[in-house]
Amino acid sequence: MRVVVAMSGGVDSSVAAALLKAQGHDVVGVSMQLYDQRDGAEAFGTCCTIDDLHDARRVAAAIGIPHYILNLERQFEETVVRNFVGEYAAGRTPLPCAHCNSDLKFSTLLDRATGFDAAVVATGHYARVEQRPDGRWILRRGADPDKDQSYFLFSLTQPQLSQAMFPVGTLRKSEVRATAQALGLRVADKPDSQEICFVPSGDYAAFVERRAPGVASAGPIVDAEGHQLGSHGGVHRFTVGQRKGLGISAPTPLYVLRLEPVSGTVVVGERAALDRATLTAAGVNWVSMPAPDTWTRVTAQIRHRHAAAAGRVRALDGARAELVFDDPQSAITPGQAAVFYDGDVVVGGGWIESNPADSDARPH
RNA sequence: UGGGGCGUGGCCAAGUGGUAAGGCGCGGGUCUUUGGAUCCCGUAUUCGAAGGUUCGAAUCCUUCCGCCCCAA
Repeated sequence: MRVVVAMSGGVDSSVAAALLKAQGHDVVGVSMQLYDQRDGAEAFGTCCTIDDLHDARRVAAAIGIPHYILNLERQFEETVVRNFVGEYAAGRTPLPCAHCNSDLKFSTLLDRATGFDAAVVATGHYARVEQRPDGRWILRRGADPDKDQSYFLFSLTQPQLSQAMFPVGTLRKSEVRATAQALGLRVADKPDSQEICFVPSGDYAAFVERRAPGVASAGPIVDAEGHQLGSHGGVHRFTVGQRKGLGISAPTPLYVLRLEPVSGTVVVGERAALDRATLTAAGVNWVSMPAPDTWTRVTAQIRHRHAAAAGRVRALDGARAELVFDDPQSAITPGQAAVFYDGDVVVGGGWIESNPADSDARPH
């Protein structure tokens, strides 16, 4: 079978390619050029920089597969970057990696893969995709609980899952590195990628301001009662649960409780005030089952690396869902994903909406 | 020199006789293919200065220095 492997230049996708090759597949390595390399030249440790593309090319040569670089700058800009900027401007906190997976890798890249006569696209994600006897494709957590990335893949549809492969999903990170070492791949000891790949400077706020000049408008920082405690330079610089960067002295640490983009207000309060038991999600993708009309027991994650917490979920009209945790969770953040699990199986997931009680329209 | 208030680490600030809270910021660490996210550790031998009282003072007394407000 011909398989296109999305090679980032990191150890995971490199090993994924090597494993597929060893299994006898007809493997084609592809790397995506996602943004102007002049800005990323000094980046270190992120994916998709010019150095990473070179690493991918060398790995491909080492394991004996062809390698192509696809320029997907425009598509990346129109999907991932546009969403990223728009979400911050709207007072939400984006999750670009999830959009990159469903809107680019298993969308545009998958389309291109068919152009290579490939049936599937493989990536280096720590997740597992399997087909049940009834024909339904399911997504499971990666075998390595510390590296599981199923959270970032919740939005893959049945057609997308049917054409996805995650070769390292059954391995632990240590095994992946050992494999890379054994194969003599130069990326065996390469650091894990982290942070937003397209903002190599780390200054995401400046990035957003460049793309959406209107967002950098000052506003007040207030407590839950509306008393002004300070001021800020734009709601896009904050996220729910944030403690650092407020610049306000108080008897106890203050955390961002919510953002009110219309009035440009940042509401802060004590940590305990971040606890909430309920949320609604939009754009819900039901993976392992049809949308449930009745309450269904699940565990749910509200952010990457969040310990899935028990609760119940049910579908609402318009691809929305309502989730109620058994115990309140801290800092449920609009824009992040709520992913529902049954054990290690992804039941579904959606994008966390603003709590109606927290809207700007609410009288103070 | 009429009256009143205040000077605690870079900043905000608690502490009114018992041997320097807390927050911000900063530094370091943890975590991490989202988040200038969270979390952890560190950050004043010293309280504007000098004397004095006391077993013991940032806290009481004296003087001095520097700010601020009100009234002239």
